[in-house]
Amino acid sequence: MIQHTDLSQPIYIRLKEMISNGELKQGEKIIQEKIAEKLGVSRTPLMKALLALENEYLVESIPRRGMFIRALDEKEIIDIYTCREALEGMAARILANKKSPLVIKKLKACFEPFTSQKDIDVDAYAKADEKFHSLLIKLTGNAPLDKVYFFTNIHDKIVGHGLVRTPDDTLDEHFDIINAIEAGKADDAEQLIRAHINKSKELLINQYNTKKSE
Amino acid sequence: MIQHTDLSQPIYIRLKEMISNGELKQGEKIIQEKIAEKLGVSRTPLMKALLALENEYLVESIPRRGMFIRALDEKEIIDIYTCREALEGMAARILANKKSPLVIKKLKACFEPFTSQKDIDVDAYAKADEKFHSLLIKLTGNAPLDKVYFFTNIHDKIVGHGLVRTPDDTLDEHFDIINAIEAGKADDAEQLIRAHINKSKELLINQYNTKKSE
DNA sequence: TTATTGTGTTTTGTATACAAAATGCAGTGA
DNA sequence: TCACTGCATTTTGTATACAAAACACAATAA
Repeated sequence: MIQHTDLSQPIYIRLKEMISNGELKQGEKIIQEKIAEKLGVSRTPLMKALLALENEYLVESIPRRGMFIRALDEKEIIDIYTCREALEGMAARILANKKSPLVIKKLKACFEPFTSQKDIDVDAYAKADEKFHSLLIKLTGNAPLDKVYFFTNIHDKIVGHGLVRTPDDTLDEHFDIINAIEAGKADDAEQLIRAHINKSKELLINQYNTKKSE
Repeated sequence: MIQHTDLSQPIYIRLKEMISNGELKQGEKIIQEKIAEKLGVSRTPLMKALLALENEYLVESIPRRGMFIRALDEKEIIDIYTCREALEGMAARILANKKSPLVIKKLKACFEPFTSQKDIDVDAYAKADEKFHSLLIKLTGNAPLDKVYFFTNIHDKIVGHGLVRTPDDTLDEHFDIINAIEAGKADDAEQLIRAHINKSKELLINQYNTKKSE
């Protein structure tokens, strides 16, 4: 039973699924042999997948004691937003200085389906939102930036609170950002996207505080 | 011959050495068995170390074809400076808002040995510089920021052009940054450190261009 | 009761074995 | 000459075996 390209990749994807849907719970110890058996593979490619997850901060390894599903607390989620603020701000600045019509076109394309709609499909908008933010990074052509951004992104995907704010709230902000980039206003573009992300962060902080004081 | 804690860690360190001192050349294919034999270990812990290096962008894996030492070109080095600009800028902002005397004390301590000196020991200064920049990140207490910064840092260490500019050129800039943080001027602190990193980046770009036109 | 030791079990870390893909190269045909 | 085919070799990806560390828990001593 060998099919050969790279077993660890589907395992990696499957493990992520298992983390996000709760099959593997936060803080849970991963008993390699059990998971390996469950997935019908050996420990070797499983280990490869686990190491990839460790490098994404989703799994924590304590030598000789085992690997554990990491528990992501609210502080960490908020800290990630701070990183995103810095990275996406820089990306917006780079793109504004680039003045590439193709870039503008691609960014606008994310949200054009929603401009004429009254009642916006929230799921579709969430996808567009994610696309927009990752596109912003990719279009800079700065590979290390993309690599680094990946880490901030992954947690959101796993934790899964895709949209912090409503489309009503954010659609105009998105276009303001794109317009600033199109106009080549680098400072404005950076400030706008940072404010945009910061607003969501503040909202999360509030949610966190009210939850605590309940 | 088993000593058990984690063999892959010393292997990982050794491999980094081999990359930075040229024992393993850029673009070279890593033949697992050969390296394993050379280091006196088996492929299993070697693979673990290689995967860690892959996640640090120092090694590239092409499935079924092998793992290769990545070649870092000048563009990538410059792009990393852009990332650092964003991340350290944000760190300076956070610290300025924190107003912690302990933070200021630690930052100042990096460069205090050099204030009274006439002829600065360049190696010692390079170490202090590195310490300062990574401390700046660590003191924010933002773990994801630290994680992400790690990637931007590593290449510099490997490529090894530790100091781009002379101590003469940068010592005052460092203190200006620290002073702005101490004064709680978040905008200033962010701007100053970004300008600081940007200057080095510009210098690198110039070096790159002159080299090309030779 | 609580601490502690000892023993059996589980689980990790490493080495090794083996199948399939990739590679290299000689031999053939154009 | 060059391109192609087929076979031997190398190298990867995966499974498995095994030693040592971690763990669980009962028996013992205080």
